[in-house]
Amino acid sequence: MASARKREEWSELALGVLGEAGHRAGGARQAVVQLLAGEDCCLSAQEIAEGIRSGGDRVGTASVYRALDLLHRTGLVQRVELGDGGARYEALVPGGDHHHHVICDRCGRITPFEDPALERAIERLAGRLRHRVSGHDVVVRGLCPGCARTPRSRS
Amino acid sequence: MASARKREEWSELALGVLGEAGHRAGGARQAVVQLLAGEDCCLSAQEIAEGIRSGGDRVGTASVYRALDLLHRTGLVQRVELGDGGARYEALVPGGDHHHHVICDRCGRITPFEDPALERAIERLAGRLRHRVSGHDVVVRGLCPGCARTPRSRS
DNA sequence: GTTCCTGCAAAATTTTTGCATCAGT
DNA sequence: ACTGATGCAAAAATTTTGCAGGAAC
Repeated sequence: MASARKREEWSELALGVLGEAGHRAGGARQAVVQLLAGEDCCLSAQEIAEGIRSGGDRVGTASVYRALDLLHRTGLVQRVELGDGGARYEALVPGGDHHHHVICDRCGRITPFEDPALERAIERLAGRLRHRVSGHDVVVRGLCPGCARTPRSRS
Repeated sequence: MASARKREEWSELALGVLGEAGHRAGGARQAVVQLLAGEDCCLSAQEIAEGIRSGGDRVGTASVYRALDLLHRTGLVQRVELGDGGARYEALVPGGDHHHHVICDRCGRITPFEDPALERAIERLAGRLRHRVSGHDVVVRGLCPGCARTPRSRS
């Protein structure tokens, strides 16, 4: 798992990077950064907004999207789409784990995983492509252990 | 590239599979299957609907989504999300090429690629995961050759 | 004090649902 | 004929845009 320490550092890093880029640390941005720093897997924009509001702060949905967009463009946040029609976001911790996701076909639960061999394969692939590769995403689908144990047909 | 012959066969296969599963071959379904059979890379629901309409047939957007959903649940169509907030669909030809996509960071153009080594890595990974893996998607991002040649900053 | 950020509301997208009608078997 | 599929319209869900007021520097 990603260490709590590294995630805390990421919080400061993120605010620092934004500051140097000339962006102010307003309430919404700080709240989004702080909330993402406390999670170790991806959240939807909805969940992020609700998470902030449940902490007592009020935040506009638009501000959450704007903050996420900025963080994403700055390379501080990873945007992930897992096939449910919505995007998810997670902190991109430098030197932290680079992981991908398995999503359960039945219950939709998301589980992160790391795989160095897979990363190497993608790296080699990147050298072969004519694109100047900047990133990648892998999504694996399948029944999670719990759902596989009870293979009742989908209702 | 996927041969035109195989894609034509896929068209018949798809209708056959649906028929055996007790689904009728109505106008919308046939049109969606026929259109997908003629493409060798993914299309958005929007593009599919417009493609059918430009052929003279009238089709409801909802019917296109319903047809795509059915084809996807039946395993005849692959659903792909490339990070632009919308889903794309493409024929899943048995014995045909199994490919993934590179999407250009600047112009958004989608290019398919195949990589056996990557597939092997994912296969091995699947054996290591506790999930009963049913599928996977890989999306690579980066500047396409054309955009890399003219690296003006994003406006 | 200036400029950027924020919250709210409205708009734009994309996808789903309801329903009366029509078509496939 | 019976049943399921279709088109249209309305609704739902997600993301973006406009704008006046407020906060950061």
